[in-house]
Amino acid sequence: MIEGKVGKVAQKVTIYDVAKRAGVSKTSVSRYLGGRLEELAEKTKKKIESAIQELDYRPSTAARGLKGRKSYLIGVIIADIRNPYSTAILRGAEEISSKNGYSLMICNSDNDPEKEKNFIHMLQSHRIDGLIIHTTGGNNSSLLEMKDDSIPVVLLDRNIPELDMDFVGLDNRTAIKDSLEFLLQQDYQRIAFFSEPFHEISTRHERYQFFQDVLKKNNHESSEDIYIVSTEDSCRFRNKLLSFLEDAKGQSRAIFTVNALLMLKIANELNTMNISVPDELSLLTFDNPDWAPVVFGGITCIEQPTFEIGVSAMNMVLERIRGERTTSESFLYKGKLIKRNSTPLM
Amino acid sequence: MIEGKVGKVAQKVTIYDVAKRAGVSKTSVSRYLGGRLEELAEKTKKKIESAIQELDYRPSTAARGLKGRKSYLIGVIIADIRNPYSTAILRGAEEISSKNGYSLMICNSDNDPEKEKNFIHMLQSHRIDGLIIHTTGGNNSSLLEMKDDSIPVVLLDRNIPELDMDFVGLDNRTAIKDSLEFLLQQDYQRIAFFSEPFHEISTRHERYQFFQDVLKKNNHESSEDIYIVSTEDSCRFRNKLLSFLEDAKGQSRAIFTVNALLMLKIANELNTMNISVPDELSLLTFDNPDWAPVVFGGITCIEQPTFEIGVSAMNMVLERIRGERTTSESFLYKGKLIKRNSTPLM
DNA sequence: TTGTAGGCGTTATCAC
DNA sequence: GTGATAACGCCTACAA
Repeated sequence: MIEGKVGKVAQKVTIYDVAKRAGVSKTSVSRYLGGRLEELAEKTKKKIESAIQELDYRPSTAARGLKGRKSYLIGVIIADIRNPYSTAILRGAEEISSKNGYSLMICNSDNDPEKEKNFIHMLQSHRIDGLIIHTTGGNNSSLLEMKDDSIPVVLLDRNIPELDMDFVGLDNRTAIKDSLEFLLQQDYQRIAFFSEPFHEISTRHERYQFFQDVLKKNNHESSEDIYIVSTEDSCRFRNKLLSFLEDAKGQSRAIFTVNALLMLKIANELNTMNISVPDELSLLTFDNPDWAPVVFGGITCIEQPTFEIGVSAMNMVLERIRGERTTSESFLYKGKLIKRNSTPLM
Repeated sequence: MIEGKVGKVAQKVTIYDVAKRAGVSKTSVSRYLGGRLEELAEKTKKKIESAIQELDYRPSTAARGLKGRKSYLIGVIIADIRNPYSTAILRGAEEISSKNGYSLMICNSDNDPEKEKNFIHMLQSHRIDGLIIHTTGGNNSSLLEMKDDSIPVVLLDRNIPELDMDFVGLDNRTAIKDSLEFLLQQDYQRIAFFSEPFHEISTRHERYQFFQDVLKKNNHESSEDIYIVSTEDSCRFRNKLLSFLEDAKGQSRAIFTVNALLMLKIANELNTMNISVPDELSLLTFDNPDWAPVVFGGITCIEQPTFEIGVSAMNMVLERIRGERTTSESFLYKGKLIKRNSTPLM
């Protein structure tokens, strides 16, 4: 701790304080901060350097951004922070953003369009330089507004084609095809599709559609085994699950879920119902959370390259910010089927 | 979309634009924004209101903060965003902050003091109004610096008494006592304590200490069954686990872990080793992640009121910001032992 | 190589 | 009730 910074409430240090202490003008300090060292005499540089050290000075990002009309902030709105998918994305995105001098404003919409809208507005007030959003699909106009303000928006996992925005997600068609065909090869008589209500969530619509397509193509009888369940109401949820199990009693059967959170809920129920996996029932889910290898001796998963998706999304935002690209782009990653105990080979 | 806002790059709307459109001065608009409606004529209010609507105006938080020396930003640094503990905390904290007009800057240190330090600096540059930190314990001087700048800091889960800062966490003493005594009642001959390396992480030190205390008090033989393992090196990790299992072969045995992530790693290994829980080994862990009821038919847990802890931490920050409190305060929540299949009653 | 002046979007102060 | 005007902390001309 240095003199002038002793005791309480040393009024926050500004560029002016640094200039004064170094015996130079604010401009010179600003040049130093901006890394324009060529324009500075060696001696001046040194003086500024030590003044900054001594005062523990940190330039105000907000003030800096005010003039330059940049916030160095990138918003990330995710649908459910409890989903391991989300946290993996965040880690990927953070890695890239911090390397490029940007900080994240992470928001969790809890899949609620209203919350999502509030976050968008909040982020606009903070003048974010870009946005990555795992959207509920219920705020298209707000997103378009950002686009009109020429703030780069990248849609994550859930696409909205009519918005014509950058998109990073999974190749659901191939993922469904590979995994479902794998199940079909095992000759399950009944394969149930479980999803939470679709709402405006494109991923769920897509996965359902592709699921049906593959079934039809293979003339499989399960096209009625579709269960759209809300996990909020655990009673109804249990009943729907039971209804499938009853209906397919005595047949070889499998459950396919659109995400891992849902699978975990189902696992929970199966556990209390004392249904043994895979003896009585097989399981396959999207995502590969860290508990997947353990539950029921391992649950078969469609793994997504989540970290890379986060990296990719952030890179797309940065490209746009730098003006390196002006037309929207879509990037689909391939999923990877990881076979485990919950779907034994026949 | 309204005239004057059509097309591309409608230069970002400012308070000046609103004033012009409403035919009043910036000052009046500012009064409106600040909610000082008494000072405004009904008619003026109306004009401003519609101008704001029509222009889709959102005041710049940064500019506002510049003048008011407030950022309306609260930093949250967590140690590992993949830990369900963290996400629960975040949800609690967010609920309170947004209700009070603050936004979060969430950072994930990955338990790396270096990253943590960078985040602290970054947050200082953004002039956060307060900080909640699940600290690695390796940045005391940076935290003190914030304190000197009179920025409220609340320590989460991991305390550092010499910093004399606000703290919210778990009553580890009672939690360990209750859970370990429960195990002792079941007459396990060997109870192993598994933790990741302590480093400067107070929680781990504490839990270890209390664990030993209870063992000693009960004259139990397990005081040597301490395993400090890094999950990075899965080979050594496996060996340490094996070493305990070998060592305690034929005896009734249990494993106690300091957090759920570690327990999951262990569960993974047990799975591949084909060790049956609870027949051959019992398990008990801190935290109660959503997979806990499912793995091995249910793992016994010490549940923490995570959401409430997040709420509490944020409330403490806000109190400080409002100047309602000036002396540091500690708040210890009680854990709750949830008994499941992994620790059957004898 | 350095410094002065003005402006970024907002609020606070002080007149009218 | 209302409106100039001067900050806030920084950066960018432009000048010296």
